[in-house]
Amino acid sequence: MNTRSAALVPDTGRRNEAVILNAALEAFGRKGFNGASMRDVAKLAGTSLSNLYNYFPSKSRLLAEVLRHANDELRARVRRAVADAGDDATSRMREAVRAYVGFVVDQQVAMLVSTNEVRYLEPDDRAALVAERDSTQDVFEEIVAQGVASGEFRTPYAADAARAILSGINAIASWYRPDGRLSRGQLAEQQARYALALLEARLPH
Amino acid sequence: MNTRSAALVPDTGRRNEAVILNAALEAFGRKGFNGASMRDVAKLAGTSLSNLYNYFPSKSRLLAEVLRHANDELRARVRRAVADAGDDATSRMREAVRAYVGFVVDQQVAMLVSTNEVRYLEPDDRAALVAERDSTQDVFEEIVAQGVASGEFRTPYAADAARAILSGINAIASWYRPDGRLSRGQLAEQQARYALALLEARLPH
Amino acid sequence: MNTRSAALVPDTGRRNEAVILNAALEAFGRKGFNGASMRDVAKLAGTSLSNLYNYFPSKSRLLAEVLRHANDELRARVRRAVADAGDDATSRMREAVRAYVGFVVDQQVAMLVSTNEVRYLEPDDRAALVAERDSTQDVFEEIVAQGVASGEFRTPYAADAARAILSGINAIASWYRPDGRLSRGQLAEQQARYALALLEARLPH
Amino acid sequence: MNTRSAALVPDTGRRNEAVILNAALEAFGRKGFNGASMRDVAKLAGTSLSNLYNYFPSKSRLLAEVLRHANDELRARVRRAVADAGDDATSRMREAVRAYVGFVVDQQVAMLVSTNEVRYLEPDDRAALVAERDSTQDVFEEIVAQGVASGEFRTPYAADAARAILSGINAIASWYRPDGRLSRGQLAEQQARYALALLEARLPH
DNA sequence: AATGAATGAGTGTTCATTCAT
DNA sequence: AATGAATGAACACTCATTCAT
Repeated sequence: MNTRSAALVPDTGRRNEAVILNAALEAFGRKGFNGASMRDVAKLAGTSLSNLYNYFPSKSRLLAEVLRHANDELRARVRRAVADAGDDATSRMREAVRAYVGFVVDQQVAMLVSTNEVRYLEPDDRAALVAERDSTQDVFEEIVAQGVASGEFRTPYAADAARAILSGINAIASWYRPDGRLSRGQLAEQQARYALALLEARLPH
Repeated sequence: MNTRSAALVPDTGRRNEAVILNAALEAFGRKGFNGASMRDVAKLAGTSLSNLYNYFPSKSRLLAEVLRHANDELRARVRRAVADAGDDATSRMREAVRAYVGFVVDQQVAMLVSTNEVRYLEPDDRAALVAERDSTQDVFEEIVAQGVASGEFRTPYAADAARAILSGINAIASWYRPDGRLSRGQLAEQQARYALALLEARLPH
Repeated sequence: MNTRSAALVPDTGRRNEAVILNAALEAFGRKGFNGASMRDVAKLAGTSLSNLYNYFPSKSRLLAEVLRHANDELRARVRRAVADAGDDATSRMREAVRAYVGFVVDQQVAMLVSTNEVRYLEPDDRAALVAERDSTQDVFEEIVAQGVASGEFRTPYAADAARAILSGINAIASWYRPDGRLSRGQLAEQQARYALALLEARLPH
Repeated sequence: MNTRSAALVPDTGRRNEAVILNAALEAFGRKGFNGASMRDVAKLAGTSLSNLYNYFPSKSRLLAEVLRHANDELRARVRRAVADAGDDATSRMREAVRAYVGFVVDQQVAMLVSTNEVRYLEPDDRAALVAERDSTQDVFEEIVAQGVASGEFRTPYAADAARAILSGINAIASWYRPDGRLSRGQLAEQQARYALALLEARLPH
């Protein structure tokens, strides 16, 4: 292993499936979907090229499964965080951002692959993934709506604010280095503040 | 042509060079660098496969030239806008954002290719491009520094604010549709407000 | 099932063996020996790929067994018909042709596979099958010889006549449709007349 | 070259095209369409695998071209022979059969491939080839019709006679050996007699 | 500049067959 | 018998690039 982060797909039940999925994630992360070959994946997974096809019927489906796992985990983290947060929009937004940033940092490669390679999915798989991603974004949009209704957020551009916030956080995956200036927690705190400021929240300080 | 936007590379001097560059931009935009073939580029350029190599020595260098043109244009627009703006950080930031958003909208494909395919450049070309991109980001960072010094911006996270702002704007390329809810100008205005809010500017309204 | 005809291999004794043989016949019939895969056969047989090898040691041997069953049945039908016919060459030829045509119509796919795919057998199996086929042809050649000796047939090319007759009948498998212009019986009658005419039989009418 | 017969496709104009077509004919003849690989064809043609695709876009289209050449030549020979023959159906049939047999003997492999591998063509190519083949068979059917009308042929099964005759001749390709009992000319003569006998021609002797 | 022909390495995928259970 | 996992070789086809003209 050459990343400090835990594997995206845990080894529950069918072992090789998880091994292959993690290998695919790594390969797609390193070279992109079209740049990585099934031979690369097989090598990283420690199995033969043809055996891959006993688990996934095509390279494209393999990507789809990788991305599904990543988005499932991201959405679950965000929902859990929001459920555990206070009732006001400000704290809920803060916790949602923290959770999201945490995932981006923990699963940096998955996040990168998720944003860069979705376009190479087959139409059906892409639609499914986009829907899942939208449902994660919806969580943020609902918080924005709540905060605007309650007067906590004063931005006149509420409709697009969630997307703007998430765009910035997604991009973290493309520059974050674990040994950077800010710790994982500081980064999360910073992004939460950016988000609340962007929303023109009252007294975020 | 199937896009309303003007070609990225104008037809000056060596004619076919511009044709090929624009064809490459389109091909890389549609299928990604590794997904598009030199045959695709040749077909879009209306020339033969082998003739491509009379203009560019390799696929990778072709990408490098496409990206260089895109970033040159982006940087020029931003610098011009800042030069034409007022003296205070708030108006300079607003104009810089407007110009940047304008480029993303006008050259959506170029922006997409620029963010998604840089990684496939050869090390030297990539370094050059990153440097160029950083120099554009520097313009924003200087404005942030000016605003913080003057007391216009109160964000405690000034060091990363420029990057956060640009991340959000870059992402526009991945979802913008010319027939969307907001006009080009409204979008620019919205993004400027997001930026100033994120910077916790005084009275940005 | 999507053919009206009875299965070639009856379900006696080891049940799955017959199922597999009939599946193989269907697969080879649809796609040819090299075009059909063992996976195709397994799917049609409703069993697993690897289980095929508990019954037949190789794809080639599977083909050999299919063809053996087909030729056994064909030869048996022809011999029975000749045994049941009158003593003169003319009626024996007529009944032999009728029986042969009957088999081609009843087991059209088996006949097609038998003629088209023999070449893909291993040398030993091929030799065995050719021998069996020759022994069926011998029945016809003996009748021709009898008819020439008795003066019933006046063809000057007796040596090759049996093969010429059978070639025409074999080809029926490649164009026959159950809903065609001629009924099974009419077709048999027609072919019998062609055969006797070709032999320049006296008064075949 | 390892056959005595002249190449099916003559070397006019684009040289490599003819070389590849003849190589493909040989490969398909030896191993069947699905049994022969493009590498086999390339090896026989003395070129590289990938260069094949500069001439033919797919294996299937390569087969289509091979078969088209074969059927063109066959049809041309038959038509020429009929045009040069006398006016009565008997002599026209005799010459048509002679020409057809001549082609089968001269281009034995082409004939074999033509009958055995048509099924592997893409639907459109197959339809085109079947149409071409039918048009050759039509020549025979017209002669049969003429002979029946003129009273030369007395068969009561005129409608299917042409097909029966051609089936027998086609089959020659699967057993003919140049060093066999009958010479090329004798074989043609024999088949002509079979044909006229089958048609129950008056005094074909 | 411009082309068509050529190439060797590589692509995703399927193959017949074997193995462990 | 029966299965799912595994494998190495092969498949048709495409790749970026080069060469001769």
